[in-house]
Amino acid sequence: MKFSKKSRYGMIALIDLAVNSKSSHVALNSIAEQNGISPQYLEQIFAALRRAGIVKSVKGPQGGYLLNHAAGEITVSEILEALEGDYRFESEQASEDSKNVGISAAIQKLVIDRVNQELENILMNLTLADLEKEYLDHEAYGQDMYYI
Amino acid sequence: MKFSKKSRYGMIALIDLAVNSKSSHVALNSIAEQNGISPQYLEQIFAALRRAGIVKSVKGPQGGYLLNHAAGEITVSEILEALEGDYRFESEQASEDSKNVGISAAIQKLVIDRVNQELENILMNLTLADLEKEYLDHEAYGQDMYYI
DNA sequence: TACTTTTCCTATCTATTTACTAGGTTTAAT
DNA sequence: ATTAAACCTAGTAAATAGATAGGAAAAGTA
Repeated sequence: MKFSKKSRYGMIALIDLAVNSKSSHVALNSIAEQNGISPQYLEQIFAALRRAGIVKSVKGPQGGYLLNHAAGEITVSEILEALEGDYRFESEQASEDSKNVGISAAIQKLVIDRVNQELENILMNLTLADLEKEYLDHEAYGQDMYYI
Repeated sequence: MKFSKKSRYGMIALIDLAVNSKSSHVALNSIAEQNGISPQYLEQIFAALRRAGIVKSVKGPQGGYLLNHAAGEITVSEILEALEGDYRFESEQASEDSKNVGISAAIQKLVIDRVNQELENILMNLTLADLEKEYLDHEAYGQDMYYI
């Protein structure tokens, strides 16, 4: 099981944006370069994020991307939904057989619905601001402080 | 996001086994037929379940499969691990760049680790017996009782 | 022993999805 | 006019999932 690279790159790029687009826009190429992502692939990712209203863009020289809302308003759930379509586990139709229908319903209720509910619970309550803070705290510790 | 068909078929087949292998073994073909699964594909699934010690088999005429432990001892976590390899979300190595390392670590800690912990929590505490009971309760209601 | 029914094993095929590449068009700052 | 950026669409290569094929081995029954 895994998050697609698309989702992972998207999260990385957005944390980067959260940190760096406070004052001005950030060019896609610089995000791609700093994080080791193919610029053309990242373009597609930003297209999806823009369509979902998560980032906005400014064209032309000195243009670039910035967050469309405050980082605290952007949930990881939204981000994954924009990039994965839907991150929840799919319900699947049982075949016509009646035994199968009952078994599938049991799996749906006890496994899939429960997992999806917890996934939502985690991901809807986690924002870019939380990720940004975690990143900045860690950076400060690792780079600016000495171990006493 | 989805559970693979392999996992889904595996869970279906094992619930079926839990219900029907109380007294004697059940032939793979009958499970396949009753649940609309390709017998040859289901064979591969049972091979993995057998290697994981979840089912045991009896060869020859009147042979078949049965659960290797009581249904209450078999967790959904075990089943998915046998079929998916590992159902947890993968950690992924960041590239060498130091910014990326920090961002990746934040994602790992706040998203992936949290999700994995909840997944485990749900799936390790859910047994085949729970699924069997949910199925049987539902069947009894739907088929044997009248709505008053 | 012969026959049959089952599991067991391994190789192959096909469709889908993922990750990425290519090659342009449009917008707007200088 | 030039240039630096976003924007758009199509294509492609590799991996994975899902399934198929064809038998070999085991064990019960006649």
